[in-house]
Amino acid sequence: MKKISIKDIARMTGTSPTTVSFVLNGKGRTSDALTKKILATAKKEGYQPNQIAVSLRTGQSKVIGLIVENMGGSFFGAVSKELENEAKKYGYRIVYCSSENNVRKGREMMEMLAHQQVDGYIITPTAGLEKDVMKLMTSKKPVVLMDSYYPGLDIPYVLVDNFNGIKQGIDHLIEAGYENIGFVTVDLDLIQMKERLSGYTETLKFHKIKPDKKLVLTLKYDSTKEEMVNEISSFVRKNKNMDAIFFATNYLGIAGLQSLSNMKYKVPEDIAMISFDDHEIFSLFAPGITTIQQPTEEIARAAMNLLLTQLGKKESNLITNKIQIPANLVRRNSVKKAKRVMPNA
Amino acid sequence: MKKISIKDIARMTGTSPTTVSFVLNGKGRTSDALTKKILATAKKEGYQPNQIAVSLRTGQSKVIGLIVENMGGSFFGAVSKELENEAKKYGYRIVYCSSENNVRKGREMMEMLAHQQVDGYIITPTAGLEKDVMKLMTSKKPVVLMDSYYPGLDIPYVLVDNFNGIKQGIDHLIEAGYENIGFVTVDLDLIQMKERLSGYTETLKFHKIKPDKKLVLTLKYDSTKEEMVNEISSFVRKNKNMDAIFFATNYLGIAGLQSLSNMKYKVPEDIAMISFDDHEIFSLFAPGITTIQQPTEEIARAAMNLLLTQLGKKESNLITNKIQIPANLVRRNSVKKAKRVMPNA
DNA sequence: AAATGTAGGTAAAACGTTTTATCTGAAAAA
DNA sequence: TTTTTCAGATAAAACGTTTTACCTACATTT
Repeated sequence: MKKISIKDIARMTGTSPTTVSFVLNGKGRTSDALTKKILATAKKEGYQPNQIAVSLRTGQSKVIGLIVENMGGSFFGAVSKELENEAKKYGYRIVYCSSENNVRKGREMMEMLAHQQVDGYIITPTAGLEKDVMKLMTSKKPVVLMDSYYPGLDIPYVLVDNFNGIKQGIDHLIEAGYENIGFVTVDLDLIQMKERLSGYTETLKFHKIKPDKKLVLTLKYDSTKEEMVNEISSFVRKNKNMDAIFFATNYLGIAGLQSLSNMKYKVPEDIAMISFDDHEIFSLFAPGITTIQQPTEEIARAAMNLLLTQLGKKESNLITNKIQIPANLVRRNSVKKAKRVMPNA
Repeated sequence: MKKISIKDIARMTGTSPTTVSFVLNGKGRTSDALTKKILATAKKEGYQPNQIAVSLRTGQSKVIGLIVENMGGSFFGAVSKELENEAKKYGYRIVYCSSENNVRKGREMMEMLAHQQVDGYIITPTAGLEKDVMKLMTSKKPVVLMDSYYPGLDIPYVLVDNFNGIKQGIDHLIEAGYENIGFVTVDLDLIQMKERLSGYTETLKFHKIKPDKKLVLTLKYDSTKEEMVNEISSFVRKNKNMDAIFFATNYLGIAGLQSLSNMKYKVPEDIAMISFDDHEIFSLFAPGITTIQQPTEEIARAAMNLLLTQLGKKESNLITNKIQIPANLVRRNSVKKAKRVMPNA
């Protein structure tokens, strides 16, 4: 049983394909009688336009390509549903790919998407893909970067305000009386990691605390979990004066949690902690870890809006196409209430 | 700068589109000289076939639709990469959708995929979608169910061997000397949940233990986490004799973990536990929770093979298209070593 | 009565491929 | 020499739409 086409409808209603197409798309002029008749039979026969034929003719695939670092990751999980919903409102579908934080794979995915004639791209940038993305820009393909960006390149992006997110956390720690705050980060060459680090050092300076290099630990991205846990342990042991520790990503925070738990450190009694980027695990067990949460739905919505604007589907009320969205401080119990040591005590 | 088409290549090489197509697809007869020339210019110009035009002409979209319960879920995360890899080997792409365990949404997604002319479907079944899936079957569309199936309907599927997975866990507990084993499950109307429950009762019977209804707790699927945690707590408190507890899914296990931790129960000293379906959290903290792990990559690979076979892309060496894959018992430390109370002690 | 306008409708081209059927010219067979 | 064969190449149709340009018949204006 073949699928029913516009020609079939035309034959059944004794009209031409043109008229059917006009009626179905609300173009041209057609008498009320014919309009009704065509609409009725189309409905009765369950006519669905062949999207492929439409795409070929119109040059629009109505597909958006999303390239993300890792489809298993929590960022993707949080972001995908919102993207899908927004896209659907405007008749777009999404094709997902993962770059595995790997230049070759990322490039391959971009080619694949181009090949499949997607109308626009949402990409979480990997270092090394700058040129490929710029090629899209110069060929006028709509692109939005998400979760990171390429500094110096004029490409629309939307991400969390990393600097001020970290600042909120550090402020919170300092307010609570902590003074020797450690920072654990990772050696990924991504702008957001740099901004997080500078959020840390600048906020300390703002509070007249001199950043101490020994209190910063930079782990290798491709370390195993065990290696990370061990490195964090010896970092903590080496810095006896450290009374709080800030993790720059959630997987670092999780490794840290495990490390502290191995060493039988109590949080927050022995050491306070905050992690950037919330995760189910942080809310799960006593005492509950305070985090800087990314507003993922908002990020997704903003990214899709930016893209739809470029696609001409949506009026923009935005002046800029470079968006930073504030992060949320989620207070749990890994930071102790101020028990400030009074100077005259 | 328009994309280059087969006509362009024809013009450049002084041949016809037919010849170019033949050369590029290895069909027809073409002299070596022309072949080389065409291949060379195609490469030089970076020719990529317009997949949409190909699809329209051949009737093959080279796209596989995947409908999963929830794109944020861990099952999806684990399975997606493997599916993608396998699909790519045969030139297929994947479009992902989530049904949100919701009949209306699931149906909508299936329509959307049909509309987009996908060549085949991989679906994690939701109750209520039986008819829609059967409609696909009768219209000869390739379909594979994953992670569950519809009992009584002749639709290919691949999932973990739930019954024997549970059996392994119960055996393990009994071997270690536990006798009053509780079971926490959820009221989802899915065959795999029934099989897990019967795995529990049958294995107990096999060991001459009479299943006790009071030791089975069935939670509502749409409960909040808090409600689950509370229900589990009172369940544990009500059954003082219970020395081990088996959770039928990972989110139940996580709730249980939190519940036990709230009540200051020590695992495995106060109570032993096992959860079906592994999760990062279970490996993370002392003591480490023993789980029944689903071999997700294998499941994904098997499902894709089944589908590719139906698509005629792959020779099958399989007799059946209904596959159950053994689960793995991952021993951690939530089950204490046998300290069997000797009858004569 | 002739010219003009207009509502309602359609033929045909186009999108970029694949594939069938056919055409050409030269070599081989008669 | 004429016929057959066959390798090598291509014209044209088809996939299912959208859209341009045009046609018809009737009403209105001059």
